[in-house]
Amino acid sequence: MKHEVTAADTALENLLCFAIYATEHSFNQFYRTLLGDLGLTYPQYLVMTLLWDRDDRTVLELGKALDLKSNTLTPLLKRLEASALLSRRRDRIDERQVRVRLTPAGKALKRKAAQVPACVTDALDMSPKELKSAIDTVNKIRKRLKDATTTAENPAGSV
Amino acid sequence: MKHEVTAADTALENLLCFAIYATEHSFNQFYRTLLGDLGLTYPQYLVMTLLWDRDDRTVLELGKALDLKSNTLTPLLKRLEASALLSRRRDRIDERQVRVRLTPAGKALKRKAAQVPACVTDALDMSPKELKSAIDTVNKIRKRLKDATTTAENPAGSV
DNA sequence: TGCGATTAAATCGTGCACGATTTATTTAAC
DNA sequence: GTTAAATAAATCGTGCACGATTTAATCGCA
Repeated sequence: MKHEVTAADTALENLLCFAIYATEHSFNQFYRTLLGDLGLTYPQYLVMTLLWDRDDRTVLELGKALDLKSNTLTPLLKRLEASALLSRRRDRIDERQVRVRLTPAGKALKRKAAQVPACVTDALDMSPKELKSAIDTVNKIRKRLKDATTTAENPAGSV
Repeated sequence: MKHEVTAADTALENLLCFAIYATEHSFNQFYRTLLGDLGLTYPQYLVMTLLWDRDDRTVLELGKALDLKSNTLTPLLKRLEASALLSRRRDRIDERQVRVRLTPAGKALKRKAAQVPACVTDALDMSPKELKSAIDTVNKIRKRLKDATTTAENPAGSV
């Protein structure tokens, strides 16, 4: 057998954090080949996915959906702008906000990317039920970590 | 309620990849506070965990356990060396290899880090059975992604 | 014994993440 | 209407990840 992906080392094999950490890298690797053809990185693909679903969003809106802030998003969006997939323009009414919109090329890329999700589900080889269950499990972990992180930083609770 | 951590956006909520991606960030955030006291980042903590379990490893061995290569590990190990937690020295017999060993300070840090796993399981609030099941689920996903990635890159299979 | 192939780290360049700070704009209170 | 507080992006510095390449040591084999 080639891939001893589980039980890599006894010191780590019981750590959920390591399983998530390493699986995130695996997803990244898996997407790298797929998305390379489209000229996208994985985080860029997530941004494009949001815009394909609903165009014309502010940086803040994208950040809410991705759990990222402008310090990460601004450079990433500038790269997508440099690739001519989207435009960034200050909102007419509220010039604090920058509105992000797909260009025709950005919209057109949706068709080329349409096959991507199927490649992933093929690779995962899980039933829709299994998939949903896995997503629920991981999201539950995420929620608990976020709650614990904020309470640890602010023991008084919501203020 | 404060944390709408699931269902952040309809375009992403069905993506397992996003759940993993976002949860990895949550773990990182959770560990940031905990490990900040120890002067460690999260990947550094993983390296230290390996060495606490078994000292004196080569860069390649650490890389196998973490699924990382020297391009990532060398700078990280240099920073740990700069923190005086470990030493890096060429192997006497095979000078291609660099052996990584804990310093007394590195070994001593194990005691201070002993409380970390309990903080995590507290936050997760899962039974040992649930935890194991979650780890198995995530590792299964990891294995399938890795297999799919290598076969995609090398359709002929093992050569 | 010599020399090409292999192996182990290191180096280089790019792109995230993220804490902290800065800049610019809007709002809200007076 | 002025100005202090709040808000949205951008900027800055540090530390991963990782493909690609380079450097150096060892191995294999005629």
